[in-house]
Amino acid sequence: MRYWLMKSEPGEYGIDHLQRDRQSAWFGVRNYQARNFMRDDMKVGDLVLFYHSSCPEPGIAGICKIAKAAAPDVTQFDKNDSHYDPKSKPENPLWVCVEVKFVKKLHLIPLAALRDAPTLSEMRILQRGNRLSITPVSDAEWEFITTQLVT
DNA sequence: GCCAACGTTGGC
DNA sequence: GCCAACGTTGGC
Repeated sequence: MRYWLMKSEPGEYGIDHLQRDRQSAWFGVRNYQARNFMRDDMKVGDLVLFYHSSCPEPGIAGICKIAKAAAPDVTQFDKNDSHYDPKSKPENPLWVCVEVKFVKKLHLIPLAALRDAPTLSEMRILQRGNRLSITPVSDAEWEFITTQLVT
């Protein structure tokens, strides 16, 4: 079992939406590295830190788990969807998405709190210029965050 | 709104 | 294959 961090803008789809829906497809990833993590490495049951980005209070807002393995992302074929990709053909889909299931909401762990923890200094999300929306989280990072930073 | 950093595109 | 130009991300 592996651990992950997935970013979403709460104005678009935040932890409250997932709590309401219980389970949701992770639509809209259009980055090859992030896609490959979903397609090649994510397994049902993997646990995920749900991160809020591009918002007044960026940080870890909750925990979810992978509920369904990667499958073609239907939004890539929908001309009316903002994630439409004319390069992708139904017979050879370019983009996939997993489904995630709500586990719990956390008191927000602010980005600043992550930065303050020496244990997390190597964490991908904290590296300069990192923009990847899906990143692996090490066992040690997960352990520290879920035992030391939750309140 | 600014801007640093990164990914993608496309001409050569 | 190189690399400049462009678009996007995301914290501040």
